Amino acid sequence: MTSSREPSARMPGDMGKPPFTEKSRACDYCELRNRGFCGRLTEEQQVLLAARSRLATLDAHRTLFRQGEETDHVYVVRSGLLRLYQRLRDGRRQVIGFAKPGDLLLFPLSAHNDYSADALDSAYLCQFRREDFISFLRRDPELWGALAISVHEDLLRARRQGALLGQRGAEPKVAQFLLTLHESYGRPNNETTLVPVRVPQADIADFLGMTVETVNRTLARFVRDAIITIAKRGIDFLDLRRLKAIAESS
Amino acid sequence: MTSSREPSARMPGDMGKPPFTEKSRACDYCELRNRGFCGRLTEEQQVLLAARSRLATLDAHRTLFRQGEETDHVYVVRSGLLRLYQRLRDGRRQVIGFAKPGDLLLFPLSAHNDYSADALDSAYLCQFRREDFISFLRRDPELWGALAISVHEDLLRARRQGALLGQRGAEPKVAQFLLTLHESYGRPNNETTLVPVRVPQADIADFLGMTVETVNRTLARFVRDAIITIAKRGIDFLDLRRLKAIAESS
DNA sequence: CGCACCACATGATCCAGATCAATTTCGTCA
DNA sequence: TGACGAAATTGATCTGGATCATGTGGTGCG
Repeated sequence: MTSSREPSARMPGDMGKPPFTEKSRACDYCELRNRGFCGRLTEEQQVLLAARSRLATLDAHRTLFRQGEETDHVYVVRSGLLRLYQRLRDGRRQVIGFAKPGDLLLFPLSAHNDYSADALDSAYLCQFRREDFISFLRRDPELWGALAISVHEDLLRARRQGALLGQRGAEPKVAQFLLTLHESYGRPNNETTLVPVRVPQADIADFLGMTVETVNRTLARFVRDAIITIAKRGIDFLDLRRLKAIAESS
Repeated sequence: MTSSREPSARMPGDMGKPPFTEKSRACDYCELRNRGFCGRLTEEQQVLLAARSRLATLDAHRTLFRQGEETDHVYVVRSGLLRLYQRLRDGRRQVIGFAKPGDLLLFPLSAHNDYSADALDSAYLCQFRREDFISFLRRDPELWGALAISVHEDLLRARRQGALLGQRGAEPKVAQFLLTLHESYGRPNNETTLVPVRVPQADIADFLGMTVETVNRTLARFVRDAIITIAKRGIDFLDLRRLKAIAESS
């Protein structure tokens, strides 16, 4: 399934192309050892988990799982960017966030997915059978902490997002979104200003609770003001200072 | 501390006035045994927890804890309604929610409170020292599950709230808020339509990301349309059907 | 008692963003 | 390469909620 057509090109957190195997102790090569969910585990725990993980590949635009389906697996994102969204009863689509490397997808104690996920660019993920994951938890109480903290972080993010949506202005919202996006791709040493993904404006709109038109116009304004550049393959951040200033402004 | 001036009158989930003691195995009398956080615990776990809990009383309008302070205790609400809020960098106040009986306040694995809480009406709470709580967790892995699920539920709520804030219309937002409030006080058998708390309109506004004026006008409209009545001591729900209909509407 | 303060209420005006309507890329596939 | 559908872009208008302003009722306190 999900044959890998797009080879390497767009792997953002390029990790040196290790020899991937189906069941790899891939943690050795994984840059995520120290970030996100996995970053909170001990060496042994990582090895333990890795033993039962499967490496999943997901081409751009493919769906990983759908809201409402039974949760038979949970995932940790290794590379790529995923779009997470819900369908609301009134038909609206609410993008609840974008998953970046290190993020844990789905809640292992829920029987059903409460959101859908698909890839914006092609992605690699570690896949765990839900029951396996739960038995890991039972075996090693320390893991519970990692899970709770992970969920709690999602909670904090969701609250931040809520505060953002409450705001009036379009510019602060879009600016904030861009900054978050930038952070997702920011690496410690690397002052890279280019984010190599193309997020559809419709997604941004559904994420920020505004219309495509407004998103578009706002982005256009940012471009005109030389704050960013939008190229075919990504966004170039020219003036982070100003972007931050805009994001702060009520 | 927090001498109890207002005696009983406004205890919503009136639980038959058991003989409260400082260190009570109050669970026996607590209607929450089967709801919220405590509801997910076994009998033994409840006893264990109760042994180290302290009953805290909080008068209306008093502050339980403040954002940024060190988290030395966590709480479970027994009765009353609390307002939870954050101060944002831009000065705005964001009400992140209202805690009702059964809700767990604060995250025991965080060293600092990430929000403030104070009582809308007078409240009773079970108080735990954070370190005690953590040692409970370590002792009994099952508790971890209860914690994770609790946090996850908060996450779901936060997401729902986010979706709500994204909406345009004022009426759906206010309607949704009223329904949530109603649920908080809904008891299984009881078709009570009166919610005996007075939530300041300013809080509703800061919760829904709108201005007091709009909240006021919207409420006024609901009253005019005989959907609710607002009395001195609470809100009377006259037409839940219509309220739900309004809440659904995009 | 009267004053100050605060939550609530209501009217008048303004404006940012939604909505409606075209047109122009762009990506994909035959 | 050409054609078709989706996404992006741009313009014109409309409108609901924000803003500004002012008034009222209640309540605590000197």
